[in-house]
Amino acid sequence: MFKKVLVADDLGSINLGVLTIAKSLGLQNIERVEYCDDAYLKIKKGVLDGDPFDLLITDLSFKQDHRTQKYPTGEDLIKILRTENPGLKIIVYSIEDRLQKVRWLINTYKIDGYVCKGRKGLEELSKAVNAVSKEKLFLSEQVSHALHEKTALDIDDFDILLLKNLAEGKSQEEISYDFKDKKVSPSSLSSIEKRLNKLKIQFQANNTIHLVAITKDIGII
Amino acid sequence: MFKKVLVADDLGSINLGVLTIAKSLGLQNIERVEYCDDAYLKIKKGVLDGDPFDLLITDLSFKQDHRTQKYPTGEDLIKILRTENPGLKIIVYSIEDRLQKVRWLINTYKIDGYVCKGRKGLEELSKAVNAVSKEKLFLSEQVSHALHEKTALDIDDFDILLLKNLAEGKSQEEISYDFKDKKVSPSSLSSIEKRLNKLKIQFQANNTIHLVAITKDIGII
DNA sequence: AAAGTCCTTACGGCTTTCCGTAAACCATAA
DNA sequence: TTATGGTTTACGGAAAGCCGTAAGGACTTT
Repeated sequence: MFKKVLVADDLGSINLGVLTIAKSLGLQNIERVEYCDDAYLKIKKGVLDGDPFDLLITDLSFKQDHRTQKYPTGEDLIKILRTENPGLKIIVYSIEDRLQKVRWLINTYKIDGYVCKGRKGLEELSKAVNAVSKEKLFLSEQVSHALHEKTALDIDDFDILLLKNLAEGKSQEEISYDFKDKKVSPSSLSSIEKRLNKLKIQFQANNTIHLVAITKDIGII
Repeated sequence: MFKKVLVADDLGSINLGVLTIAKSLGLQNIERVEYCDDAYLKIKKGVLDGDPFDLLITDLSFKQDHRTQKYPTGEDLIKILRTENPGLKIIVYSIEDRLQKVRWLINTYKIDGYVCKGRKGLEELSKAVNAVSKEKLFLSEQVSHALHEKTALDIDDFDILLLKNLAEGKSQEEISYDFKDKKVSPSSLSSIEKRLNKLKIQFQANNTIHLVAITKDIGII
């Protein structure tokens, strides 16, 4: 079982529940933070002290407040930790239950577990900790088929950038100019049209409005 | 102070925190439910028994599961309660912090308090209960200016229907046919264009994609 | 009844997007 | 070097959307 666990969640009461369940699992050394930046610092400090954390349980969304953060979201935190601390186990504990998002996190960051907050959330979190301690991937019931679906989801950073620009109200021509300016490739109007077409097929969108609405819904932009 | 309080929230651990804070306020008679339908039934039963609840603290979003619900969201619950139990005080306790949404709830359903879940959520909830017991409206810090903003938000059901149709991928022409079919007025392509134009000005959107993205962001569709 | 206002509808010209075809470019392998 | 396959770019016609103008209808005011 894990020797040192960090819980990152900005909602006090949730945090409380997670700590309770963690203790009932026999985990002794548990710390909690309410900001991702604090989580990052604690984890770094653990490594420097020769007493590293071996499990992180984190939410995805953190409220913004007066404190400006280097890692405003759980995803930002996971991203940096995965490159700097590949050994650390990570369980995401979030309200988010969209398959695309879960699939994205697993494929991109190789997270070790994903538990949906909900009526059975704490139970499942308990199972997740057990599974992950045995090197097994754990997924909540409702997102368990995230990996089984055939949808490959081969969209890249360019696609996301493109979609975000559209959602901001730019025309395809403006985006083309912008991309040329910022040395983003491809940048021609034609390529942008082509890429949009691919995305529309992939997401079964009738038109560009629909496409942006869908991708906003599943949370990739 | 309140004699009988009902807390509706589907996340066990949140619920726990709310109960704790409620007890510390000296509230004795507190019940909790995880479904809006249960909340509705409990409130009805209280009235029938001659021992009605006088405060409801509820979340807005509830996870859907196998149980099919008549009132799937907190807003549905509030809507029905406001017509049937106008005396009941209602405090919304939600993660949602978009001003438009808060303003909508206050203007439409005359809720008595709105507290944002967050790092200071429980503290604010405590203040809210106190304020509401003195017949005062309470709003969390971060949404406190929801009512002061000049933005009048004069959008109606037609606008929302239109935006939803667009987000579903229909062309303006399709929507026009559809509206004629469903006897929605106005239904001409020209009127639809005009209304869209009005909305684009109102929300300062560059084009229709932008408009749909914005209105999705602020949660009105 | 006439005038005025607001809402709905119609229409035409213009821009943007859509979509298919084809050429240019580029890396790799024969 | 010459093929080859993939990606990027260019172009042109069709469709959809944008925007100003104006006509028609319903309703109120005088």
